[in-house]
Amino acid sequence: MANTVQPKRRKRVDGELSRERILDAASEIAAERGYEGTSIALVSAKCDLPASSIYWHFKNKDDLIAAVIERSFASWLRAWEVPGDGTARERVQGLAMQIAKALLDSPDFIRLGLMLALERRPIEARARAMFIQARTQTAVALTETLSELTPGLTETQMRQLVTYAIAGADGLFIANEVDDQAVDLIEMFNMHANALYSTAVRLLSENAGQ
Amino acid sequence: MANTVQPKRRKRVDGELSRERILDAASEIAAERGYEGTSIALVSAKCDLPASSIYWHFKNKDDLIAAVIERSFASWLRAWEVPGDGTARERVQGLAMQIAKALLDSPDFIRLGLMLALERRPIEARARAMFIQARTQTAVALTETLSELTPGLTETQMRQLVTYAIAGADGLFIANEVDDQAVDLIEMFNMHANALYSTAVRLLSENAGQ
Amino acid sequence: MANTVQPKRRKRVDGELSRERILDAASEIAAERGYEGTSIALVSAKCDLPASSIYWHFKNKDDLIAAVIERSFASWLRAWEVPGDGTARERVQGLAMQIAKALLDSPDFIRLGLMLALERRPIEARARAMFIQARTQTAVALTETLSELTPGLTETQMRQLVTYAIAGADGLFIANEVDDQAVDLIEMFNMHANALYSTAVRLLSENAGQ
Amino acid sequence: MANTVQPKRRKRVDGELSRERILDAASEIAAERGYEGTSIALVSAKCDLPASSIYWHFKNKDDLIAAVIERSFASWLRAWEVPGDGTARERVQGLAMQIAKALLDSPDFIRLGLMLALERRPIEARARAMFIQARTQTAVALTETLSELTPGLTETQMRQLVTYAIAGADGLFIANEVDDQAVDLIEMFNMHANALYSTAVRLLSENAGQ
DNA sequence: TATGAATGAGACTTCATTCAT
DNA sequence: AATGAATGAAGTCTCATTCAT
Repeated sequence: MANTVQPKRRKRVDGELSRERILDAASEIAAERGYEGTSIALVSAKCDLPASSIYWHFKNKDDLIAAVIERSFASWLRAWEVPGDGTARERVQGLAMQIAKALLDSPDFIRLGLMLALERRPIEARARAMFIQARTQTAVALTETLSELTPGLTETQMRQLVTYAIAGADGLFIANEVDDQAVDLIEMFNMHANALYSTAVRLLSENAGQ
Repeated sequence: MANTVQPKRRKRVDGELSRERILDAASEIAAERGYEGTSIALVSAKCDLPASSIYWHFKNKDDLIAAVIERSFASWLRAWEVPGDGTARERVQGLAMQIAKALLDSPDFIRLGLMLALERRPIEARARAMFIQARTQTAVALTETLSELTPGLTETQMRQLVTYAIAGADGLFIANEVDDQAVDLIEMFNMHANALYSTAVRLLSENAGQ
Repeated sequence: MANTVQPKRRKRVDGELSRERILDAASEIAAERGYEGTSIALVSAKCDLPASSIYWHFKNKDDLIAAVIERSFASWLRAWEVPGDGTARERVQGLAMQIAKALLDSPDFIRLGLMLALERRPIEARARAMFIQARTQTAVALTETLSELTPGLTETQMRQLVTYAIAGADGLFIANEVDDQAVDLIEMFNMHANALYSTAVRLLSENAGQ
Repeated sequence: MANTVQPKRRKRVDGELSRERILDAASEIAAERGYEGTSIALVSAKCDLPASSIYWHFKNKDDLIAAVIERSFASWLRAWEVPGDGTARERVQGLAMQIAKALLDSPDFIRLGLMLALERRPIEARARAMFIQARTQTAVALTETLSELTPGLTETQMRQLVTYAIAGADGLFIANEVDDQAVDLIEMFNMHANALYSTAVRLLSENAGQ
């Protein structure tokens, strides 16, 4: 009669599980409605735990949203990696493709993050700080990759190129959000990759000219 | 006809003035905190008029925010116009410069608009619709201008180019918002203009190649 | 058909009336249960106005309790006045009688005030400050009166005498609260008056002896 | 018998220690914020034990506060004892000194107790009852002592004198709480002792006069 | 052309307490 | 001898909005 079911330690394990359920619910709502639009009552209803239980797992709403950002940033970082072969232009295009797909796969991170970035309420939310930190990390990773693909740029030029690369991605993401029928995101990211490559080439030629 | 006192128009004028004060306050707050973060009480405190007076001038909160968008869009449209001379590349650069400066001068329109665009709350707000309409108008104007500057593109290519142009502008605006010290917006818009021009040239050469 | 009923401007007048109703309810509850025990819901139920209406009249709970203190202090001050004739001892006794009766008539001020005075929560409540200020005013008034009745005391002695006078009153009030059947407050205040007078005489004789 | 390890008593000892830590934390908080202001969460944070552990040691919040009163009353009683020699006036003064010092040494008992005594919430708390019982015990002890020091008073006079003695002590304690810089508690208790003695003498002479 | 007063709903958060482990 | 997790009730306060004047 070997009892294979082991309901022991359920509560202990359920703690982590509950936390995850709360984060799932909060992610979904926050991506839809932003910081202020995400009410604890809404999250509570969606994850089917009383509001007071949410406060067992998170200090307050800010803490909760920050945890949402943290978790979704991790999964976003996992989603893209540098392609290893082909010409420089092809590899830049390949990278852009990765990012485009990551954006389409898990848009919550960017959507919520951009909303937080745009908000400027007097008391800086921890959640906002967390997004900006995540974005800085992205910029560092991108700098490394582009440095390898298009060597010879000055530090300033590199920084500008990375800023422009990220800006284009953000902007295209928004364009897709505003009217997802009119925009072929993959196609547009391809155009962005080409533009980036052309820009790099132009900058290099300027360096040579001087 | 020397009667300088005009008590008849007095009330009307005061009314307009109050309306303007409300819009000023609402603009500032909405640009800082988004739709949900803009409470009537906050607006009331900032413009020093009772909340009930706001409801005399505007049907409800949605109507107020929509009016904010409407007014700031008008001033934004007024701020840029196509430069008339020079080479095509120079004129694209000139246009980019206009837009960059308009963004720096009255950033509220874009900031609030982007926030609204990113939000996806179930019931579409009139304010969001108004921003998207304003943006469509911008796209139309941009299409006209770019058609003139880089003729020969197919309609699809043109639409893509305009989408990319706007996306870049949005993205650079956000980059500037996130860290306004690290980004020289004018410089970056110049880079964007060059990238746009290069893209147009590439597309044209592809057309010729086919 | 001269209509003598004038329901006009009712709402405007009701504002003051509502404020008074709220203060009445809050006074009663706060005197019974102290600062923390006075919940807005309780006050709301007792004055039959929704909680949100209380916030129209008072900024927050602290503001409300402070207003309670303020109002009850005013009525308390009105309740006692210095008796004008008789020997010094008789006049001190007469004054004590006034205060004893004032305490019995409107005990809320003292009860709530003492509770606030005893509390030492980190963030000082405005209500507590208000009580302490009221009490200082009482001390000043008492100093004037006693100076006239028992002249010749040094400033330090006077201050001590006043402190002792108030302390005795506070203590007797508490004794009456703890067990109002065992204590005849009037009788006890008479004893207090005699003790005060004896103390003054003793101090004066010490002064003379030096 | 050289076994120095005693794991059997270990749990018991730890338990007592936890209980003590909880009581320490609760005492401090309750003396600062009163009954309602003392939340289990606050106590839990201060003693660094989970809230559920507090409920292992105490039935509920009321039980906890009652235990606080009980413990602090014991230490308070331990702190004063009747001086054995000198004139009656000197011995009364000596006793007053003891009490003044006990008040300064462990003020928590009185502060919390007075707060409870002043509160009149509908459902009598066990904690309040415990304080009143403690206070009755003090009155009995004081009656014994004063009977010995000033014999010849009627029972009623004695009860009044004891009531007045305690009232003065309470009042002076409060004066010291409200503004501890302006009040020299030792000096004031000396004044109180003299006043008590004078009162006793006056009462005795009245008895003789009748 | 306003506005003082009010209000029900809902915001975030803490409360005292329980229970399975 | 504890404790992680949960929970319904209640806490203070703000919300958008209405209405009589």
